[in-house]
Amino acid sequence: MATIGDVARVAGVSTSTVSYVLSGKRPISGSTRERVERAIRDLGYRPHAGARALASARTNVLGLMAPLRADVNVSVIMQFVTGVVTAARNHDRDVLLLTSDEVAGTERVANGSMVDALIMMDVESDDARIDVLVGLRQPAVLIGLPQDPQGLSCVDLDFDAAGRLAVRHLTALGHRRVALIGSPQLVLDRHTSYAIRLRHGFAEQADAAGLTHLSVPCSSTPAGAADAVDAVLEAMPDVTALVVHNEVALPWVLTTLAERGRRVPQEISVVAVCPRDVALGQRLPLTSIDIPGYAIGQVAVEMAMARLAEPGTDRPAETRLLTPTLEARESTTAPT
Amino acid sequence: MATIGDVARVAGVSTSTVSYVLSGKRPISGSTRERVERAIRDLGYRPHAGARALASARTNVLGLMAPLRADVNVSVIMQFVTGVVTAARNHDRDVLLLTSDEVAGTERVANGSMVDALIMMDVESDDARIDVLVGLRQPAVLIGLPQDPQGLSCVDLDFDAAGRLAVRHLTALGHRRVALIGSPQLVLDRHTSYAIRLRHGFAEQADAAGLTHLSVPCSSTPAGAADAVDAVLEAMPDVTALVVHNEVALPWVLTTLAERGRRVPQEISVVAVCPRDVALGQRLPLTSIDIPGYAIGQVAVEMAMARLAEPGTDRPAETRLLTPTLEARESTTAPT
DNA sequence: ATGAAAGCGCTAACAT
DNA sequence: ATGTTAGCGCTTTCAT
Repeated sequence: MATIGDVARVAGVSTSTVSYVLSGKRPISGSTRERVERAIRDLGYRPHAGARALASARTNVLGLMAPLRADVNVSVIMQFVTGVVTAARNHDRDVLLLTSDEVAGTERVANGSMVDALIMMDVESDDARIDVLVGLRQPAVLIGLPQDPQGLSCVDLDFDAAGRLAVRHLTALGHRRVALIGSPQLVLDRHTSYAIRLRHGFAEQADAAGLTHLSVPCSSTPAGAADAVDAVLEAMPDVTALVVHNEVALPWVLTTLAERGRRVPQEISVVAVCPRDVALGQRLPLTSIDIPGYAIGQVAVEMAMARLAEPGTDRPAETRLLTPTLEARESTTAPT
Repeated sequence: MATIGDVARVAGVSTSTVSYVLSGKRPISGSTRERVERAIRDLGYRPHAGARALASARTNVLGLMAPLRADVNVSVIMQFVTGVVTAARNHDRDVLLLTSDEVAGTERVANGSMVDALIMMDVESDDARIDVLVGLRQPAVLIGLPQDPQGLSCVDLDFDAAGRLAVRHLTALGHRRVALIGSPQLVLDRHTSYAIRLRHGFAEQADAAGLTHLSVPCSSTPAGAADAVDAVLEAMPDVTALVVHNEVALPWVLTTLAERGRRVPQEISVVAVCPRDVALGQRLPLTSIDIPGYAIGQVAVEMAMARLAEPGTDRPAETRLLTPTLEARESTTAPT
């Protein structure tokens, strides 16, 4: 592999000139720049990432801690990851993938100077991993909303607002008895914050509007979905609308409703909280509140880059909650 | 951050001794080793990855090119990735994630010496990216089976054998008229090799057994699944068994069958080719041939590590095809 | 069994 | 506008 020295020799300049041509950190005359760029092309020169990291204390790599258990929201996770990787590339960064349970990995990667910043997905309300991140010299961004961000930046969909938005949509249509089919109990037990926040917003708005309401967890299996539906129908036989916040169980919730003779939307309305393509991928295009995983991933990267750009600054961390939007489709209508 | 020099000073030894304690590349006396290890712990020392890469020409990072489009086999992809990351960690490697469409990324990462080896998922029969990989000094492993591996190592499930296995299972049960509901036309058009290989094995074995058979592509939407089922039922009204190789469409294939009044397995048997958990996650536990994504990811890493271990060696590349296994569950039975 | 020292390839002062 | 050079932190040969 050619080195910067080779390039310099071929171009007839010093190594620092080559370096500055590459970084643009000082003015270079047109002719020099041209010769250098030619030499680079001719030699197929690529700067050695390690050498660069050593000399500049920058790796151009972002660490991403993603939950790689295949059990939950696989498609959502994928969207987050895609958003992060794409945005990272737009900032000339690569992405190092860490499994999220591996707390030690964070320290290894950060203290070993492998990454410039860290992004952590799937944050729980009271997440032990946050303590680790706080102690690092690299900035970190959380996807999700812990109880105490400890000075870290956070980004997420405003699930609380999403819960309220779903109820408002149903209220506007005239519904008075609504139920939420939510995340698996396991996820709730983990204090995964989005699940709790959505449920909270749902209940709050339903109370405020004077609705009769109810929420049940729902495990991500056909049987779990059936159980959840049945639990709702038993506790609230005259329910007219459902909010479903569980993209895996969603299809089975719908088939169960069909089997129980409740047609959507004639006998029961359904609002899904899930990625848009999941809502559109069902038999009936569902009214839904999008979980914009791709966008959230992008924002996470921007926030990380912002912190990197202003190193000394003690600009306080910020929490960015993306405003949910509801798209009315064919699964909601006025109750009869 | 503490450096190796700090450790050496605190331990009262030279830097090289510290280095050798860390690498184990030469014998160290018990007492020295102890003092060094203490110093490392006390200082919270971590070797600087860049410095290490520069001095040793090793990064301890594996590059993984994964298709991050959210459209196909999301859960399968996730399993591959998980397998790769887990195995990589077992070999003390981290994983750098590349999006698969970014051919330039491969060269950037490889020539910039960011990775020791590359693993490429979702290989197509005639994949342009292979040419790039062949030109690199780092070893590369393909997940999938191109027409011409050009000397690269490959690993995949033996989809051809899987197609044959499915047919043999059905033949043994007494079925004589079978159909394959396969991958989306789009995937077939991309010459994605697994889709073609499975279809080939299916047809070959069906011919060999003298069965009446048929195969249709199937787009991964509810409507697509319905169309595929209807196409089969029209062309072969008396079909008694289906092989489904499309994990996304699978649930909709089943609901469509139900709607058309064909009960599984009484009126029609179904063999699914998909990850085990997908087969088990349906209403009825399906007879299935597992796509062992996790295992394949692991093997890919092992192969990469093997190449790294013996650098000079010109051991010819190998192709490892994992033998498919069929697990009989409740969706197949003898035809009536 | 241990140490001294020469790089690895690059960046960023410091010069001019 | 360009060149010189001192590190960055580690590995590894060469000595002892």
